[in-house]
Amino acid sequence: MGAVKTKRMPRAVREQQMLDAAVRTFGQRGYTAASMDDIAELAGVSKPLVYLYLNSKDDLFATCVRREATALVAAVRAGVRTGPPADRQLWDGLLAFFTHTAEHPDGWSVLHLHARTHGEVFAAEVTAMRAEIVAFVTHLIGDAARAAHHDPDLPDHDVAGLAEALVGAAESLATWANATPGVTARQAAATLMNFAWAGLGDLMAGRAWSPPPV
Amino acid sequence: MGAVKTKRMPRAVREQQMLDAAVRTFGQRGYTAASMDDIAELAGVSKPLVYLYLNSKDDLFATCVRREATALVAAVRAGVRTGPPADRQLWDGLLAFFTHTAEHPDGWSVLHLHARTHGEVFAAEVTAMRAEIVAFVTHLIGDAARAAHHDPDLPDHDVAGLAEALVGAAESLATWANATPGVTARQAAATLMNFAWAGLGDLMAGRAWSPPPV
Amino acid sequence: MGAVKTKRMPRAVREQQMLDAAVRTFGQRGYTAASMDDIAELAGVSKPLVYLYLNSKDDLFATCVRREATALVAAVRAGVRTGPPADRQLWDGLLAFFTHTAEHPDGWSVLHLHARTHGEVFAAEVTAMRAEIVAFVTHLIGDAARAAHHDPDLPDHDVAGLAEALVGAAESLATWANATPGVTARQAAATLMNFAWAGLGDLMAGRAWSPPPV
Amino acid sequence: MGAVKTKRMPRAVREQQMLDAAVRTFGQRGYTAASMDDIAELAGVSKPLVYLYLNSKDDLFATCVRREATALVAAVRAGVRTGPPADRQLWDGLLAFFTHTAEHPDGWSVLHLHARTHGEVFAAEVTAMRAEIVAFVTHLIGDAARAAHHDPDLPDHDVAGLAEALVGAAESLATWANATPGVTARQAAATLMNFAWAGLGDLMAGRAWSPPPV
DNA sequence: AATGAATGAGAGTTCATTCAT
DNA sequence: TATGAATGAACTCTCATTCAT
Repeated sequence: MGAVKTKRMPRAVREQQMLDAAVRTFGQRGYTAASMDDIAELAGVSKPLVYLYLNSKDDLFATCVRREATALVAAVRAGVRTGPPADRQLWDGLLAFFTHTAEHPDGWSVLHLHARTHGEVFAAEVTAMRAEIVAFVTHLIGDAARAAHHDPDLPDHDVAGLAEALVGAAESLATWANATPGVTARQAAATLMNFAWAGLGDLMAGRAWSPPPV
Repeated sequence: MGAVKTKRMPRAVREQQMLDAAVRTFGQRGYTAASMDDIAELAGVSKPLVYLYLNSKDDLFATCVRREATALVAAVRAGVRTGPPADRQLWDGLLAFFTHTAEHPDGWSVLHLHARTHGEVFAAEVTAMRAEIVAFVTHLIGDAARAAHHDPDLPDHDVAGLAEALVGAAESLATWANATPGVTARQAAATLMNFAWAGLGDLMAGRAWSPPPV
Repeated sequence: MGAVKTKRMPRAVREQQMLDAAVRTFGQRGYTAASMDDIAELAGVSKPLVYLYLNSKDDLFATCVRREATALVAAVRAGVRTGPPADRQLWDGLLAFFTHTAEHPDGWSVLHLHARTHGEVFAAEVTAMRAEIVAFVTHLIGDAARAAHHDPDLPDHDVAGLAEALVGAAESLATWANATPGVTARQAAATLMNFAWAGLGDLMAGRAWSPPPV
Repeated sequence: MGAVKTKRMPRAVREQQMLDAAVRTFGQRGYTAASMDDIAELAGVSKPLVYLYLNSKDDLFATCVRREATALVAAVRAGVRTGPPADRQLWDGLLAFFTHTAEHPDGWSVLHLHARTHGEVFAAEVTAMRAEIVAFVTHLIGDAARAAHHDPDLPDHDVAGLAEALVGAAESLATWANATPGVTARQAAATLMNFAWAGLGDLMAGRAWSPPPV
């Protein structure tokens, strides 16, 4: 399973191999259960080399978290275009989000499951990333309210809570979708969009939100 | 920091002291970072006694998880009365949930953060508890739909997703509320209720859901 | 399996129960693998009581060894009558020996297997018992030689070796007989008597030693 | 006491050093009383290295037992040449046996004393080695009987007992010889040969067996 | 006479980390 | 650039032993 043992590779390449191995191992076993031996072996490299390049287990983990967080935020950013109405933007963002987490389950696991349970430092890293996304969503909600020509009496504090709820729901759904065979990113996004945009009340009344055509 | 060293207590009492200390330690540090020494010291007891009563670190953790899960489910159950309309039932459930998680932040941390990241066995334990809550919510949505005289065309699969999203949002909000000073259980419940029941669409249109008077 | 829990017994009786339990446990598990918990439970008594009566694990073991050694030597002594010719005396002694070891396998195990592997002190205890038996055998060989009107040119040192060999063979055969189903004490004694008295040379030549009628 | 701390040795060498230290420690203290710390220190190495190379205390002990058993059997095998008459073969085997046990007292102690008292697995290992020797002796007795043109009426069962007695006597004598200063391997072998081949009866009658000239 | 409650001390084992080459 | 050899420190767990009643 480990990478093919090719000797004398340029540093950048080796480093990526190690990070890949680390994300996979951390994602599947968690921070403490993942041993440096495991990671080095999966990377097809000796342990001292891992230390030479990545310094320490903590640093290695931090680098993984940073890499995965950056990639996730970038993916969401790339999925959204300003211009279309708010619900469309939200839909695009969610679709990008679920698509990325589905394609990088170990990275998602590292971010959502393990980074938060292992020490302030890593939790902070994740919180920072999360904040970016929450800000984006908050911004979206604000735009939507303005666009509705409705001067919202929603205090900022409430909006923060709403964004938090939305993001939280998305996170849970991502984990659930990854663990439930047969659930696609589109389905996850549609479910959440219905839930969040139309709301249970509307759904009960037969009014659902419809995803745009592919 | 440790409990006052009171000697010679009956077994049942000591056992609860140990469990309290364990939940606190596990909740704040996670399974692996929490050492049996830490727990014993916080319980004001020697390590061998912990082993004598609770068997092993795994067993101790399992007992904690079980205890907290049972307590949480019981709290939610106790908060809800059948009879009132679905939105009221949902509100009551959420309020009970957020109240309990706010009062037992370490227990919530154990359940939501640590039990899910440490081994299939514990994850299963939590999944079982979660399943009870999800079932309750699913049931609620079904009732609401029927009460609305609306034969819902929502397939079961979608309902599962909705319940998952709702519970996921609640879980995230609970963690967020615990970490954000000044957010009360009522506020968290109201935010989620608005988000989930009315939906962002309605909120944008100025139609919010109102919590019942205290 | 443990003794019936009868409360408030006279000390002497309780002590024997404990020693029985200890011999059984030590015999089957060895000194270190036998825990004081095991012994106390098998004796149907609380651990502090064992300490109250027998002092410590070492003392308990020593007492077991002493008791079993005394019993074994007594059994052999009781089996032999002076007067009959040497081969008959030897036969009687061996028969008594194998009979006793067969009836007290755990005691034999304690003496032969475990006491010798656990510290000088216990080994010494066993060596003392052994010395008695070896002396008896040495004496027997001397008598026999004199009775044969043959002034033996066997130096004392050789006689010691012969007695050692005989006793060693007997010990091995006892363990072997206990472990081999279907081998009786009489058979073991006959085998050894043939081997030791007639010798392989005579046996090859068709000259065997015959046990006396029952 | 410990070996001189020579750093950075190839694995194979270090491994032998560890095994030497282990045999010595196990032989003198027994399985449980020998701690991994003791062994590591005697080997001039840190404990983790012992684990890295030999896996666990059980594995280490098993390796010791296997090594010593193999060496002992090999020594006996190498001492015997087929061709000469049975008594000569037996003499050669015994001499080789006593020579080896005298030169490796700790190894002998591990095999005879400790391996048999510590768990089925190790006992089995020793039993297997013993079986080889017993088979060799049984074979020898059979050959001798045939060579004597004497169709022996010794049933197989009796032969097994005889071989057992002979081997048992040899084992006891080996331990005795190691513990008794001044007893050489030759003397031990001669004593046993006299005892076993001529028999006490013949010895009493002044007929002894004579060892071949050196 | 007897025991439930409690512990000091030490064992085996693992792991992140570093030399020396 | 890369690694085989090696370890300090910590952790889980067990056990003989005692105290207070």
